[in-house]
Amino acid sequence: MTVSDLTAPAQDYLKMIWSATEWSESPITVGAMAERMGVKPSTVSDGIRRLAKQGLVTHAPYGSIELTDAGREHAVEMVRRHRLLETFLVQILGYGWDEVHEEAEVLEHAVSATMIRRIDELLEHPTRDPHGDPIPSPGGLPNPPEGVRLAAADPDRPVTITRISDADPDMLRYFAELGLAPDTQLTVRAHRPYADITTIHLDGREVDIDLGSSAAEAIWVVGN
Amino acid sequence: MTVSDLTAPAQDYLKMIWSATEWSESPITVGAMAERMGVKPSTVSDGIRRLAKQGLVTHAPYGSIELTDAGREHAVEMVRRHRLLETFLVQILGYGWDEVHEEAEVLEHAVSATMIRRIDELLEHPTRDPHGDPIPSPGGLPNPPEGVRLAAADPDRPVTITRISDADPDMLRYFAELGLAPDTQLTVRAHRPYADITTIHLDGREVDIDLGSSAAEAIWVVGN
DNA sequence: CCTGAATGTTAGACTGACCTAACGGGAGTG
DNA sequence: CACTCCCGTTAGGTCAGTCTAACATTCAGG
Repeated sequence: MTVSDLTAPAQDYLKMIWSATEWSESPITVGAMAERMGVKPSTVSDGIRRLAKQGLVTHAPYGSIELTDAGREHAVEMVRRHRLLETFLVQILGYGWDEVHEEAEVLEHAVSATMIRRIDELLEHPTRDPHGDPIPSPGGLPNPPEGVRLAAADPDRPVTITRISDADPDMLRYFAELGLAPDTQLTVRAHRPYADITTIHLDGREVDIDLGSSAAEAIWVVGN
Repeated sequence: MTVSDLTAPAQDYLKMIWSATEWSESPITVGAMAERMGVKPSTVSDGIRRLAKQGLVTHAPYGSIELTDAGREHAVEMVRRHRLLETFLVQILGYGWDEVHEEAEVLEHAVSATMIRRIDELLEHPTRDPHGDPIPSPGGLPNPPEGVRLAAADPDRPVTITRISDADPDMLRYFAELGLAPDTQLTVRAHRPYADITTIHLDGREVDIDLGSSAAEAIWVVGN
């Protein structure tokens, strides 16, 4: 069975379950999946049951949701497609890095394996997408993540942005406006714990920027 | 309502109904649609009924199928998408002109209006797809067809291929092998009426080629 | 003009995806 | 320790798309 035999929602479920464990350990909940896909929890519950029947996830009622090996394989294939497509849209079609997510979300269900191969060749086998996320090799595993969340970065040490979570398109547009993008260099001024605010300074800029915790959690940095 | 509000099969039905009248007058039959989409006639009958309910086609039981103005608009939009995508796949991703049809068939349902616009710009507003078919302008009508079918071309007069129907992928591959493509120059040697064979000579080739009627109907030529 | 083959339609069933509404389980609080 | 509230699940409904099987229509040949 190849990934193209699955329905688009099924592919989305697998990808989301896998993605939940890419940057943190906590497994995803039915509610969170419903929220992200814009459907009701009952719909997701239904879908998970179907996936379990196909042997792609294991799930006991009210229990945690885990991918089987087969499920993980399909999930990684979808992630590969998504990230290659994002890279393609930016490099070939001139999209902004903050506007490719939704387009890739649809295209990933439509492109053939042949087209993915040709895109990979045209782009000369890229390893990171426009947000800095690693692109899994065909049939393989993604490169391990690198860096720490901005919210956990040491103050006063120059760092470079390595990835920005593409989960929230509005946040991406906001970051793009501020000039925060992969490869941007900055220094954390300070963390204010109870206000949940991280103050950063962009190299060559006048003013400092205050980021809330959702923003500071979405940006990964690595020391220069 | 935009074309993206329709289901993929609905978009396909509209496109096929429209396409049937592009190169000949005879309207399409339910059976032919079923055949081309690889489904049973009852499925198409059902689908047509749904389209009629949405005001996109007019259809009395056992009667002919006609597009309404709204239906035609959607159909032309799908044809534009299809042909732009085919051109894109050949020019940017290096597909052969004989292998783009199926890929475009799927992609046309997935790409956004934005992506179509960007592709159109990247290709500098092409007017013909790789098979020589006219690409309708946005919201507009396709350029009128040009040329005659090979089966109806005068013998002994040098002509150039202007379009090749993309309806049958196997036939396209066969043409590609023979060296028959848009812009190929040739001369019709003779038509043999009762054998339904057209003999042609490709400029600069040793041997003549015999084509059956389905092939000679699928190729359009124009005098040099 | 009748009739039968070819073609199209309807009926009834299934699946996946969605919904709303009702119900069940589990975790923290009084 | 029980209760309550949140979350997830189940039940039951709708819709599009598909099928098979049965039925209807049309038209061309006899």
